[in-house]
Amino acid sequence: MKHLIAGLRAEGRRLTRPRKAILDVLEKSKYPLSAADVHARLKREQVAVDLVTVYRTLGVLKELGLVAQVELGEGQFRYETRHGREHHHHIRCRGCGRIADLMLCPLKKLTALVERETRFTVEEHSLEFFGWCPKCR
Amino acid sequence: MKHLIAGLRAEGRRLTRPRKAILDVLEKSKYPLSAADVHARLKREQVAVDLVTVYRTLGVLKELGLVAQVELGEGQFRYETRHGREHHHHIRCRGCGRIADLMLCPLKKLTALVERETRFTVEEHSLEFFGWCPKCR
DNA sequence: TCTTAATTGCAACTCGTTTGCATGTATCAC
DNA sequence: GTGATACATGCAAACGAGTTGCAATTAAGA
Repeated sequence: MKHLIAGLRAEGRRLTRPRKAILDVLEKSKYPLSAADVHARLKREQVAVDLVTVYRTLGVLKELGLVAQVELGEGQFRYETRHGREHHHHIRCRGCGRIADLMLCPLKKLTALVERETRFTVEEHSLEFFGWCPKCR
Repeated sequence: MKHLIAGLRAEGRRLTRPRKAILDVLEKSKYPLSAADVHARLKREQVAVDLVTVYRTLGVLKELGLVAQVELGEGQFRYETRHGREHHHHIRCRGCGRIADLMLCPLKKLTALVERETRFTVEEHSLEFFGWCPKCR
């Protein structure tokens, strides 16, 4: 939780019960969660936090670089902690929606190439896979 | 336009003025467009098509495999023609939102690895880059 | 040309996300 | 510890992207 406190303090922000609880939920999850997912899990744990607060908190955690925002073709955002996790990607089943982590990233070398080709400065990339899990195949 | 007709006919679908116009707009664009973008361009060209029809048509074209759906961290979908274009990826500027095509894909070999690792069958992937274009840097 | 089922437009709706505002509360200075 | 104050929160209301129901329209085959 030290990373949270440090990040918040550096920006003149406060460490609050909702923020701790939300980051905690994210750290416990094996896959990225939507705001609604986070909200539901908080409720299940008897932590009363408004959905709006979840959205706002995810926003600041993202700004602080503590969580990453992921898009998986669902028309919504998901979030996962960055802390203590390797940079990685995901695969999502088109049948059941199951999401699995991929602990690999083939893109380090590619980034330099992209920068040369486009003259953009690359700050981030997203790489997601879509297919069918063994059960849905 | 032959690919459109063929695709539609095969499914008992009809070739209509809105469908032609929408695919035409997409084929002329150098980067993927949102439904609202498509709608705005149709209006500019004096083609009266309801936004709902744009959404429905994009859905059909996507199902037929004639257009690809792209997510670029905006909380909306964009669409681009597949016809006559190589498989490719994008980079989007965090400053101005400018989108450029990347005519490369390093993932062919990776797909096999992902399939082995996850036991999913990979059907598609998305790879997008985010950064700063020369003007915004 | 006629028939019929696919397609469209319009209105209303859903869902994810954001905003305004009054209330609550961490945090800092004392 | 107490108080002041700026940051956070909850609630209600709004917003924007995308969807749905339904009656009117129209493409396409007979």
